[in-house]
Amino acid sequence: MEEHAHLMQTLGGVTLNGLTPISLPGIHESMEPANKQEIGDILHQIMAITDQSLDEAQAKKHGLNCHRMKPALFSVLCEIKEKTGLSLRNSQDEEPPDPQLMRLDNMLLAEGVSGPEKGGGASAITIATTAVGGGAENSIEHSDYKAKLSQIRNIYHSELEKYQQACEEFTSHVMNLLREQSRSRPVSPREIERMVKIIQRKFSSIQIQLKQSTCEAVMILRSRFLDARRKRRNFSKQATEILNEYFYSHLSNPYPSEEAKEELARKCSITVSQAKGSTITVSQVSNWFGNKRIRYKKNIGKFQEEANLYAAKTAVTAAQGQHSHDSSPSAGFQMKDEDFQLDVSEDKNNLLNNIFNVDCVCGLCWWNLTIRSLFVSAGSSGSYSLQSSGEIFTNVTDLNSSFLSTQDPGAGQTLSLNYSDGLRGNPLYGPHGLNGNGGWSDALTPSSVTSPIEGTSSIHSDTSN
DNA sequence: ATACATGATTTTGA
DNA sequence: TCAAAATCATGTAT
Repeated sequence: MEEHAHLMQTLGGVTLNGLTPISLPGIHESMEPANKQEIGDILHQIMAITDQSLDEAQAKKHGLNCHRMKPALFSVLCEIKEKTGLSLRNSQDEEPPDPQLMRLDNMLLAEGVSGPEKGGGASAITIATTAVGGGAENSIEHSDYKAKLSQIRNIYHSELEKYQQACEEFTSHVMNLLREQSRSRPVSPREIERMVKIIQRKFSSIQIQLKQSTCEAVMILRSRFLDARRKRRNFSKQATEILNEYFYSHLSNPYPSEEAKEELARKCSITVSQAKGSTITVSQVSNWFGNKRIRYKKNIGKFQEEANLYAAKTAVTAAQGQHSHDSSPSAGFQMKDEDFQLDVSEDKNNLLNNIFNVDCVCGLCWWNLTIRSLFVSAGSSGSYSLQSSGEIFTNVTDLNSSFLSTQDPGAGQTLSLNYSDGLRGNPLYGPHGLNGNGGWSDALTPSSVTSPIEGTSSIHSDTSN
């Protein structure tokens, strides 16, 4: 109590009126040495509080808090603090939002990780679907992707919640602490506010890290699931066999129609290992044929063995189904340059056989035909091309208009020539329909192949004799 | 580790 | 717009 009284006395001795602003540099100069000494005493006593017992300290604290000059003193001290700039070192008030954070936010929003929960990240799925060029064919991958993305989303949200909770807790703790301390030391509300900002800035770096990791995870997921090159898997042996069978049995015109592609895709996906959840799509069939054509053409020699193998296969199958002629339309093809549409019909066999001087075509005659075709290929033009037979087709039209139908009435010159079943499945136009210019044989290169796939296989085709 | 095979994508040309 | 050609990137066999 004595000390308290003394303190009060000395405080009074400083002659603070609480209203007079005190300029910091001048404060000491304008004071007499005695006053300086008193302030020194006060500060010393304040510092000594911690050395005293708790009860004593509390009592003194209470005394100080209740002092009528205390608010004035604290306001002055706060002002001094402000002016010293010590508390300003970390305050860049009204700073713009972190561009990095904004970028991450946008990205997460776009990926459907952040943003509204609705539909479990439906926006991301939409993006994923469109990114892939979407289709039901990728649904398996998509559902997997969806699951993984929602996993990331969940983790992100739970971490974000934890982060926010921790941030809030810590902020309120610090605020309480500072408020509490503001009773015993000069802490202005503004300073508290500033401190909160500092805390939030510190926490935001954690938030950036969290968002960054999430973005990385999404990117990895994306690249794993949506980058087709990454997910490349070789087709199953059976699928390759089916495709090869078709290829070599249509060597003269290895351009399956859309229907044929669908059929092949369907066939292949049956045999392809379904454990992997992989199905072969029409576009994959197209890719396969594109690759096959180019690679075959580039190195026929290399593929000769394979070609023989499939030719033999074809022959065997053909021999088996020799008498079961399929009446369904078969692989005709449209010819790019002349726009000739060739369809298959047994009836036209003889006609075409006459045209091409081919009277016996069967699977077992493959070698014979290969030699023959080579012979034909070695002709004057060095390439086998139906282009040079333009008048033949004209003649054909004249000869038998009954089975030559105009495929495209609008085009006028488009003819539909029913093409011998017997010509399919053999490399008459090969090796193989390839012309000397490196084209598959221009005449046989379709702009679009309109023929439907033949029944069970094209293999019966060699049974025309 | 390497070369080769192969499915997918991109570029090019008609 | 389509197919060829070139290229990429991964799978596989050695």
